[in-house]
Amino acid sequence: MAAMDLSLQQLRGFVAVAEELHYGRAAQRLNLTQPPLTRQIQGLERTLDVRLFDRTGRGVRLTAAGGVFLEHARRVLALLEVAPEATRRAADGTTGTLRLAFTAIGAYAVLADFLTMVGKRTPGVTAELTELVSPAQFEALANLEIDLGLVRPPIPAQFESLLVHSEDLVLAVPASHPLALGDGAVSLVDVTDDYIGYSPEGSQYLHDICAAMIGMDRYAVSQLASQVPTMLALVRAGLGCALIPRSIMAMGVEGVRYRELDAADAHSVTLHACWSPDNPNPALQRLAESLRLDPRLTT
Amino acid sequence: MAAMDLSLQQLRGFVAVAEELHYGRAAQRLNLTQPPLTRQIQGLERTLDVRLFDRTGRGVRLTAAGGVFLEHARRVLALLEVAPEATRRAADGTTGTLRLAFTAIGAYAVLADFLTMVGKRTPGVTAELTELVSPAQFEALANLEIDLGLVRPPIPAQFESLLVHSEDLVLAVPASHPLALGDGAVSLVDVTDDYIGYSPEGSQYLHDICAAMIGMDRYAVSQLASQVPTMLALVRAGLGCALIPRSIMAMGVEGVRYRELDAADAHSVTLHACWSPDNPNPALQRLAESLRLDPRLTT
DNA sequence: TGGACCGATACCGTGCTTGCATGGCCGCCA
DNA sequence: TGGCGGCCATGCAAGCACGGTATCGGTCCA
Repeated sequence: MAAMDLSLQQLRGFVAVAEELHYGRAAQRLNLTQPPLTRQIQGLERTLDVRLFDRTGRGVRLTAAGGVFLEHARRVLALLEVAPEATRRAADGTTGTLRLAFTAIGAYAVLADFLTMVGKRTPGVTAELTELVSPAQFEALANLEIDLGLVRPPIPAQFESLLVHSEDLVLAVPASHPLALGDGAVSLVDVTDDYIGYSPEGSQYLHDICAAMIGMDRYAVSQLASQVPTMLALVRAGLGCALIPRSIMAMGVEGVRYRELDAADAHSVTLHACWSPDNPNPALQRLAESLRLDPRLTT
Repeated sequence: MAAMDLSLQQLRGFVAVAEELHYGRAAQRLNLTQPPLTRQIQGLERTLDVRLFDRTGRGVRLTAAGGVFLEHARRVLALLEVAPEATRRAADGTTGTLRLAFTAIGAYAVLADFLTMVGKRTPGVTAELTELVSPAQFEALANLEIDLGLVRPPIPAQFESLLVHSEDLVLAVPASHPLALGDGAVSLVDVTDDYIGYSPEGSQYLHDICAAMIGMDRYAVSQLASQVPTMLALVRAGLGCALIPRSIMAMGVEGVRYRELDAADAHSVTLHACWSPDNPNPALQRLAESLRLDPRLTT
């Protein structure tokens, strides 16, 4: 009994006939002759086992079922209509999704501004955010699990990258600490207490820099943390001082004071946007292209 | 160059390959061999001018555009999937729309109950309501502009109908009227005032009945209205009495009292559901079939 | 480096769909 | 009321698109 299924030709034919209520005109509209149209509708009616038109000798009239099927057919054709354009836009990166990772510390400094910049350069692209430490980001970038990372150096040579932010470190001290009072720059040699250190796994870059600044002997003795809020909580509890990226100062924490470091001790830390040139995501390619042409991050 | 457009075969092929990420398995799933699938995808890519898969030698991988197109293809196929069933349901009246008309007066008495009854007999069918006087309903029924009417007699022979409601008339009098006080039955001969009459156009049936009950001489002299609320407002204003279907008593109006009529004067008025047997609306046919089998309106 | 796997291509056969011509039915009009 | 025109349905032959078989070419793995 012909369990044949619907074809788009049938749908288009049906919609044309339903709108014209006249096989001849509908056929003309479809650049067709009338007999094929008749057979298309017949096939449709046989497949659906439903009469779609009342043949009244004088033209045709939609049945109630025909009206329902008309709505469905129109929706199918409308969806089919927009699919190619949507696909092309996804292919050239006009629309799409950017899977973006950031370090816990990086988020505080630049994530919001970076997202704004991405939104301006590639409108229509949405971002999916994940927090990952830098080494995990490099692995995820290589596996195409993310498209873009906000990472600390060093950056493996296989990736393309752009300096996003550079800032120096400041000293966070407990409010009860002698150094909490002054407001000029302090030298690291004035700090006699322990330090709250960065975890060498979670924040290798900051760990290494701080270790170099202070010396491993004193740096290693205290708590290790990688989340900045955790570190500030430990500072506040009086367990020691900490070296913190300047941007974190925006985060006021009761019981914690910040001091500038002497120019001799200051050391800047950087954050980089980083991506794989091999990544096939068109949205990323479009953003990368834009960044190559104009690497400025403002505006 | 082939500005060829999409085919459902291509869509199904694409979805299968996108889900299996393997031409051979996808072909197997579609009861096909692999070469046609290759050509379908190639045709798709040519039509869209977009690469949908990355061929990596070892299997294939969806591109970002391919992922977008996959969603569209799935939606199209899903819509197409449900269309036949929805159409069949519309054809047998399981779903559909019933265009229902009612008289202004009929609405107060029985419309809600009637709709409840329709909802029980033909669940899935929705009602579209219009208010029309009975003659207009007959015309609309004949023109297939409505499917079902709630009308007053007489009903033209071409229609099928069912008694929906029968009730007698009661007398509405102004609160200031002498008759407003007692609570037994009154006789029409006790009414010495004018009557608020029904419009012979808007409410021909009630007009005729009342005219017969009272006599044209006294009935014709007063205000004519067809909307019951209007009539009650006129009664309340002391312009006269009115004969009102009993069900309207449920509508309490300040300043209006109701009195029973003597059995000798009581006259019942009826309301009928009415439809055209030729109406092709399957929802109506299903309801009519149900009413023929069991004309009781309760439950 | 040879074998296995996988997608692409070449070629051929078949079956669907189209167009042309015509039939059948209904409504209109003289 | 009979002829005519409009409209949908049908018969038939031709074209073409799609599927299957066989084979190629490239990649990965042992």
